[in-house]
Amino acid sequence: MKGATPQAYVVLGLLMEGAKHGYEIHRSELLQIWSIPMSQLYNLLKRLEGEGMIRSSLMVQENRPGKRVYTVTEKGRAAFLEWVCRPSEKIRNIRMEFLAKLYMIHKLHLDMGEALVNAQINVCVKRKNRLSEMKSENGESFESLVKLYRNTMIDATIRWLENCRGVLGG
Amino acid sequence: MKGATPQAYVVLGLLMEGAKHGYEIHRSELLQIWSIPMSQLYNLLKRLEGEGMIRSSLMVQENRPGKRVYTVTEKGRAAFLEWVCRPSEKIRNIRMEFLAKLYMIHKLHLDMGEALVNAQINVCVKRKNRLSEMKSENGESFESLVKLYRNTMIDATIRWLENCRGVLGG
DNA sequence: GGCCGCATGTAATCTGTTACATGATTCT
DNA sequence: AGAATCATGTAACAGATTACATGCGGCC
Repeated sequence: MKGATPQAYVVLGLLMEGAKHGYEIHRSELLQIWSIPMSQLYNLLKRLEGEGMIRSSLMVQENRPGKRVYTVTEKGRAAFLEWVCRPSEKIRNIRMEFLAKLYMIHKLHLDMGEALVNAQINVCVKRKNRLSEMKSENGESFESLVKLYRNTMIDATIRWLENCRGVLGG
Repeated sequence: MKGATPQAYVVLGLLMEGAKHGYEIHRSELLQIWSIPMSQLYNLLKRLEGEGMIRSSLMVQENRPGKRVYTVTEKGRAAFLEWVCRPSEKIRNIRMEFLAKLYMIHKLHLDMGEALVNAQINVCVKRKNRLSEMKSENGESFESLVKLYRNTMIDATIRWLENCRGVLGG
């Protein structure tokens, strides 16, 4: 569960709203957007159960096949909370990972939204400073394009994060 | 070879400069930046040979272990050229994929650089237009942050691409 | 009768990553 | 003598993706 994808944590977060079965989890907005096939979700659930993050129990229903209902364990809850308040170290992960964190914070009415945004801004500013410290080697046009790309993206990300702060904190 | 990672195509491109052995390929600037372990590269080379993209022959050396020298096949050359002139459909791939294409075009002194940049700008502008056509559902603050994120990133990307055009074409 | 929604899974494959294993030469 | 560079590979594992397989109930 060290470098796991956001999906795993989102599943844990969804289960923090209450017990759910696989099909129900799959209908969640985020997982729909990421268009994860059912079978992949069932694989993920099996893995999470193997890691002790969630527990399942079979609910027998009349006239229907049994549902396997999942609940999050203490370990899973801790892993989720640790994940959700930590900013992404890799800027390229912001798209999936950071947005997923914001989404979960929003959905579960948690109160670390502003702190997370600020922490993420810090990460980006540090990255930006490290970038500008690198000497430019101006002769190579390709090198300078790469550097310009990174700078452009980091600036845009920071601007967007500041906007987030406005929306969440205002 | 349909959805292959840029690494595979970069290897093909490097071999278009001339025959190389694994260790030599690994020292290439781009693969160093991506910090691909040797063993992974050897796995990749085996896969590419299995797909008929490259061919290898063993060169016996005195006093040293033999080198396995790779050459690109016609099929590999075609796959590379088809890849290198096509813009990335997914904006998030621009970082790795598009930059790799620019790098290879630069390194091999190919002449489709400007056309590629223009094609990529077209893709981005289309994406931007599709985004602004989506109705905003303004009530949800989270939804609007996601939309703002996409818009910010696309705008930044387009600005950077226009800069590329200036550098390459001017 | 056929399709859709509900509901669950197994199996295979691909790919990326890490760890392991080997061995010569050259530089300090 | 020990470290770095040259040089090659196999094996194992984790995770993502796809394909395959099943079955009921209700609607049109």
